Amino acid sequence: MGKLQRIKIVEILASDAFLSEQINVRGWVRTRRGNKHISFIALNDGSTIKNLQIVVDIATFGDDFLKPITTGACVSITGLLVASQGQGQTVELQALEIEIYGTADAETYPLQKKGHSLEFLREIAHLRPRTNTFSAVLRIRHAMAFAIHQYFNEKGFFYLHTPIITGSDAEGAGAMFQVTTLDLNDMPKTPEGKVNYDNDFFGKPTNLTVSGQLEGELGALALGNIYTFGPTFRAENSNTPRHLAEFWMIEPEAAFYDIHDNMDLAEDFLKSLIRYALDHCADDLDFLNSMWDNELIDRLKFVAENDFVRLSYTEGIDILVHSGEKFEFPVSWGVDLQSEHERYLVEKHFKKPVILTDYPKEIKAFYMKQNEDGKTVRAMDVLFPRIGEIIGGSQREENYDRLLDRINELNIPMKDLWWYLETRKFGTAPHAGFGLGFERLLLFVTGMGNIRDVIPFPRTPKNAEF
RNA sequence: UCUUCAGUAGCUCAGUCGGUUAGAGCACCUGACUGUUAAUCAGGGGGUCGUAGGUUCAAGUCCUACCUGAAGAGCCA
Repeated sequence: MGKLQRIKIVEILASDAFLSEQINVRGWVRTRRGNKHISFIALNDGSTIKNLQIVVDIATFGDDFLKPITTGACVSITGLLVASQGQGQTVELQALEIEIYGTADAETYPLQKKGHSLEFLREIAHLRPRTNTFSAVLRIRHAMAFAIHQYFNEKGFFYLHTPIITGSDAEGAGAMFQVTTLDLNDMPKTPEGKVNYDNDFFGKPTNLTVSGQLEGELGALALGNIYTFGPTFRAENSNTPRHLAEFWMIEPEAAFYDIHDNMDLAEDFLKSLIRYALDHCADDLDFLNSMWDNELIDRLKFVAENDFVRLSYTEGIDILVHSGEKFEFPVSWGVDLQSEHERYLVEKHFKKPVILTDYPKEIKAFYMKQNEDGKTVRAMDVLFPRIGEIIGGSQREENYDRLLDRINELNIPMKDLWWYLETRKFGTAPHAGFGLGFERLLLFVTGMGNIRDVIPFPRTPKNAEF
């Protein structure tokens, strides 16, 4: 005994292969209860939301030995797997040998058997993965990351690693975190009194990336189809349940795709991921559905099974103008859509995901392909219920002259973008792509209400404790 | 960053019109119970009322500033 290989609880519950066998399990105690003769331990090892019930005969082990086995303690237990005599579980482990790896003093261990508020759990982010909710979210997060790689791999998209430290801020996607090795208390200055970056690590100002898209386009114009999946940083002072300063983004980019191919890809991609979650994370989704959001699974199935609505910005404005709805921000052609407008279209008018296309060029980025009308660009935003914009993308402007004109119109510093422009100078091609915020996807798939609860270590203004 | 709400025991909260010793449930500790399911039952300990000022005979309660958290907005993914 004691030399048995550890079996994960998810495997034990998956079949009856271990019934009547002597096995070893290791994990963390959720609760221990019972009377002076018998003790029941609910053990969780993180492999599944489900616990394994351990039955302990107190006479065999002694009260003093069992006393430190409290909520949060880590134990290794060897025993005999038998059909359960009690209700609530099919099998249970009759303990023959118990080793305590680590105790968790009941007076100071912050996690209790009872539920905690998500706000409190954020303050103990180092321990919250041990709760049912966060272990479920983190398993789903893993499954979605895996499904994303699998989806693109099967479609022939290559995983391209774009840089995390960049020398350009040309995309203008938001405020950036500067990266420097200069001494902030003694910055070298030029004769004009500005910071002299000549002796900084890269010899020029650098920042953490806000998007891998521009580099992704370089990859697509060589490999055909690529995607990125990596960390992204925004130094915006955003305090909302939908924003993080550090988040993960997926950005596919495909040569020879127009905006319609791009929409097809985005819709199929999202539906595939949701279907993957329904097929592979059923236990965790059931838990989240019952604990936090009892419409979650219905909503996921609905999105996976129904077509997204596709309409132009102009048509969307028309619907909003004639809606009879009183909006805080008035609607007219040319204005950027506010949250309330997007929510009206998605949640009230269509009641399903919406893809809006062909926005006015003034409210979209410089690289988007201009339409023949001279007013709009081939942009596409995928709007989801509850979370708003989950995907933003476009067909890119592949014409060198038109792209350069737009860059000059917007006064974007050219010197940072010479390499990007050369893709249009040499062997340019029509292409398109989009960006998906990974945590926004997880908000939708898990039903969690706050983006800080779908990433293990959230980075938000004034918060980088863990 | 703006607006609103909140901060009282380890957690979740109550605390009336400003008035005697600040309460409850859960958690924790002690005890009871021969199969429990967030076990149950009985008892016990536990408080700088976010911080700093101010008003008042008297402040958890009213005022000011600040800190922290949340929701909505902006920005966006």
